[in-house]
Amino acid sequence: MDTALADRLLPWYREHRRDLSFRRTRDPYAILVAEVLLQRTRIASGLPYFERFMAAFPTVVDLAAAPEERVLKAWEGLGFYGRARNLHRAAKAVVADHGGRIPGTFARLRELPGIGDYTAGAVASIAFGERVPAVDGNAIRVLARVFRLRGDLTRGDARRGLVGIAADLVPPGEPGTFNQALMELGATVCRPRAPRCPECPLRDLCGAFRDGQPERYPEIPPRPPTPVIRVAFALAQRGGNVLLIRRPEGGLLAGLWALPGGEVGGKRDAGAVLRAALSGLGGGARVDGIAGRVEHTFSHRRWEGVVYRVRISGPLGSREDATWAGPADLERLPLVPFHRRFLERLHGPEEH
DNA sequence: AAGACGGGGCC
DNA sequence: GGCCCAGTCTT
Repeated sequence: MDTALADRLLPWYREHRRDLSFRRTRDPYAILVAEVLLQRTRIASGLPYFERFMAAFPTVVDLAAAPEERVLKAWEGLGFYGRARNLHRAAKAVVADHGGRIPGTFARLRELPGIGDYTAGAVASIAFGERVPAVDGNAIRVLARVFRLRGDLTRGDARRGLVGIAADLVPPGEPGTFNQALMELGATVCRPRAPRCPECPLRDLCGAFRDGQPERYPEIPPRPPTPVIRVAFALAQRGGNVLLIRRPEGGLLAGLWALPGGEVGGKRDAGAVLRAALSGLGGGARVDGIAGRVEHTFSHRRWEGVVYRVRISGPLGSREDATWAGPADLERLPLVPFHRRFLERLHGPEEH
């Protein structure tokens, strides 16, 4: 074990740690919720969701008993919705298999859905004091710079080597504090760009600082260009209601309610896409004009397309994944965020 | 080992 | 407009 980093990091952390709400609790459930919610998510973005989520589901028993619709609704707008569904499943497993107590070891936490190496390490160390590392993107960056580690540290042997180094650095006394300190340093001092090396408690240990090139680390593999996907959606209105379809369990935006439609491509033109999306809905649908356009950039793709006004005759038939949603329903249903914004603009002050 | 999976903030 | 973020799961 090497405590040189911990010896510098822990005093620095006691002085400079930010006062964040999820750090004020010792409740393992709250810590677990925070860690899942912050996966690949900036703290500033996730914090309001953490407050609302804990107010809506104060205990793991409350979460396990909640309908999935409420859980997804609490997650609406945050992204990576599989996290919400997995967290819900994890809560059910905790109630069913662990007597309603969050498992207290890395190995048991790791078995829960949606809990990987990072989250299991974070909860085990922070909530239960187990001496295990928690290597997130911040820790990767700090350790890459201190030890001048090359290669893509998010996967493969490079990843395993890094986790081994991190494990060796965790002090037995307060592993959770050390892990948080490492992440805090990465977030506030050892930043991706323009790191504040003069303020860093590790600078005399840091290989990248010694070289004068901290921003060279970690290496980020190049990514292919963002593809543009053509899409077509249907806006069908009846009275004050809008036709929504619940997206399938797997894949993109799983389980959220959306305008009917999808990707245009290959031999499927917009008309074919809309017919497929609206199949089985009443007596027929015909396009009645254009309601607006969609432009939405995901992390690695861009959706561009048209929202068509569509007239539907007859009832919805037997499709349980379709509903005419009124204003009250829109407050209750978890909705694809950019479709929600589209609908809000539609009824906004700039009505054309 | 490689892709899929969101969204917002920042340069 | 591209990069990055308190990662995990599937294939």
